[in-house]
Amino acid sequence: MAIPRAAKTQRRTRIQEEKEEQILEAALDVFSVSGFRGSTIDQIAEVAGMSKPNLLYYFRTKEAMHRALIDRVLDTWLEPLRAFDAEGNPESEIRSYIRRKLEMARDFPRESRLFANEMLQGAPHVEDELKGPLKELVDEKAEVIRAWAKAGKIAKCDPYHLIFSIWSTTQHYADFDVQVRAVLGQEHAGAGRFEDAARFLEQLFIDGLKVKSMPNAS
Amino acid sequence: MAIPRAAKTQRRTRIQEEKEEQILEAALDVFSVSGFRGSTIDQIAEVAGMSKPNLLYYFRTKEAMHRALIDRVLDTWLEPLRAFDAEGNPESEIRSYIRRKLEMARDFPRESRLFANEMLQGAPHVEDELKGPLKELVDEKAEVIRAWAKAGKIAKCDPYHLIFSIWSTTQHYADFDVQVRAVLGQEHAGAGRFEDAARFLEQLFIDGLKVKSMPNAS
DNA sequence: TGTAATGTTTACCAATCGGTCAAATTATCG
DNA sequence: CGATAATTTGACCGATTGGTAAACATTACA
Repeated sequence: MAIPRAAKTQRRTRIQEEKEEQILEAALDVFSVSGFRGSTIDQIAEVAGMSKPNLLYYFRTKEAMHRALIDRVLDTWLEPLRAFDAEGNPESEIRSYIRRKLEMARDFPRESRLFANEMLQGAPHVEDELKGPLKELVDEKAEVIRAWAKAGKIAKCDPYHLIFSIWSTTQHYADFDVQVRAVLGQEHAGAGRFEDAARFLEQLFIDGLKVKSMPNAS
Repeated sequence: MAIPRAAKTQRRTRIQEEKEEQILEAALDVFSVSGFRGSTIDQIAEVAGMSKPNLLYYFRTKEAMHRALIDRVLDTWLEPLRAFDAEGNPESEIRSYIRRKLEMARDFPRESRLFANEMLQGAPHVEDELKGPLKELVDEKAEVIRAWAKAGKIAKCDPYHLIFSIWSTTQHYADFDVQVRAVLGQEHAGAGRFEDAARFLEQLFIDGLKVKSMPNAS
């Protein structure tokens, strides 16, 4: 009489924690490449090194697997934005936010692709999180940026689109990694491409957001 | 005795052109959302309003459908970059490139998502195009940008990462449309978001690439 | 150690998958 | 018209899909 998860004792076994971890790790591998619809439980089972019914013992459905994965990864993914500090210096805050996001693109590309896949498919599984917690967090940070602009610390700009542009430019190096590698070619596609990207993006955003004392008409 | 496409007469029938068009249109709908693996011929058939065997009469396999779609869309997709003119004024060239790419994100989001899906999955069907024609085109335009920087017309910067950042920021509004809408909320997610994005991105890239007569150490 | 709860697997199911086939229907053109 | 080629479809195929049932194996713990 096996009760899938959180059995009678309410406490999670050591085995449960290990195996669920193992499964989610494999699920991340698969979902991040093929998206929800394109992934199969068999694929995940093979990567995880366990049988399909065994996966379904820990997660009742493919959706439950995906759901658990999203939940677990979402927090980590938003951490850099949470670290965005209103008290800090705007330039260094933006600089370190870019750097942190780039590091995540480098160190956690699967997580990035997982969300990218979800977005492309219209976010059928995370729409609530987007409109709720995410929007609130972004609203809060956008207000910080707006205050900086008002105080003349950075150029006046739409804070939301600033955030979008930092997201997109940094995540690009995870989501479009193949394209980046292909275009850069073997010579420049080495590990150094993240350094180069960091240098370029910091320059672009820092200089692009400098207050212009002498506005020149186009 | 039906020979699928380009029958005995070698000439394509009116019906052939119409139906192939109709199929690829439906295929774009489906592939752009679910990716290659996640899409089914039945889905495409339903959207196209024809029977599955009829689709397979015009395209022998699901891959052939996807292949034809990619081929047809790739040219259109790279047109803005081709229009990038070495003779023109750097500022206005970059400005109009951004604008054109944003218009494409607005008017052809499915095409954008089709490629995004392909990239996320490791570009199993277009790797050759990336390393061949795409790389050559980017190399050429990167040389233009490098020359501009050398001539002091724009700030010194890595031309490849500049192109990447324009790609990512503009395509973001197609690929991550759900997220953008969710974060902006109902009030600001209207049609105007493309105008706002254009304003922000032009400011960011133009100001961010202005030559700095007085370099200030960090 | 015994035994009940937990964990794992083999065999299987109905539904869906990509794709085929042959028959039926429609368009083309002398 | 008649006939030939082009188009369309219903029925079907083997493989794969998400998921289940139940037997089997292992662990935890009194």
